[in-house]
Amino acid sequence: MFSKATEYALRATIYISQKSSVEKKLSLTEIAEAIDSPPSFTAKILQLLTKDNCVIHSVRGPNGGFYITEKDKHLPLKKILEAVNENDLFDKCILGLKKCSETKPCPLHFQYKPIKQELIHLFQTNTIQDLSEKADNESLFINNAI
Amino acid sequence: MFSKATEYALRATIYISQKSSVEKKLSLTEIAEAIDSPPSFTAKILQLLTKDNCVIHSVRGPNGGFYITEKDKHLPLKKILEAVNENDLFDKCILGLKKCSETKPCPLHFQYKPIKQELIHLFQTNTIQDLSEKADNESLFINNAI
DNA sequence: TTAATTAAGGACAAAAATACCTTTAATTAG
DNA sequence: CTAATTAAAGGTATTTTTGTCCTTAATTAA
Ligand code: FES
Ligand code: FES
Repeated sequence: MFSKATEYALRATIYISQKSSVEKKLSLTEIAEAIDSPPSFTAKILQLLTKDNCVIHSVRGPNGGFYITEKDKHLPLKKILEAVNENDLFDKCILGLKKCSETKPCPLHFQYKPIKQELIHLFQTNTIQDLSEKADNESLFINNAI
Repeated sequence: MFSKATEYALRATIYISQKSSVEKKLSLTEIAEAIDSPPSFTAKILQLLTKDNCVIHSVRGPNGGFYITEKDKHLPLKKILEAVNENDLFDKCILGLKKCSETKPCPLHFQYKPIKQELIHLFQTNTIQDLSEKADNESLFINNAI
């Protein structure tokens, strides 16, 4: 479904939302450990998420790290997909035609359309906070721990 | 969503189902042109689909080519995904955890689950024939023609 | 100011996916 | 049988994705 980059971006943002604040920033090392991802690659992805402060923030130096503001916790998950350039999933044809369109539909178009709509809905209505709260309250996981 | 290989496999099989019969086999060249795919790469994918005659059949030599039997047209699309080893989409965690499970669910698991079920349903209930008939009767496309 | 810490940024490496090409085997027509 | 045709099979090349490493910049504390 998603690329590794996107999966790490989603898991990392959820973790940052759970554990960080302006006063308590999280280091790359802590984040990568918490979400079971390769640290160096994760660094690149976090850079995308901090670009233009679009989703998360970062500070260098001692006690620096990554954090998210209360305001940004209300961003929809879709924002994360945009940040890592995987937003186009929702425009794509399931059979790989260059354009998914109503006027030149593929044989699966009309059956896939409602499913695609639900996927879009899922990523547009759920905020970062929704997921991190859920993960806090219920017994949910963002790593492969035993 | 799917890899290029899977997209080509689906489009190729639909085309073969539309145009071929035991008497009228289709050459690699014709198929690749019809579905807008790179011929050499398509050859590899068709090999996977002919392996053990799992979805389509092939004959070498003059007037040889690829075809599908009436019986095999009743196979579900899922069979094509299995042939190209992309069947695991339906077991995967949307956040990339190693196991998608009810006992160790990710924060999106319970919302993604019904969508995943609909996807599975789509590929299990639709047969190859269903799609090729639809493409015949309605105005549906399996290439990028203008 | 200096040393320590932490992310940013760029170059590089490995792996996987995609695509191509050449040779071989099967089949058919003449 | 021979030549032509077509897929099978294998190797190779290219591109994209994934992952690493090293240097630089920013920040902090002493
Ligand atoms: S044209 Fe294929 S999904 Fe819309
Ligand atoms: S555990 Fe993530 S989708 Fe099931």
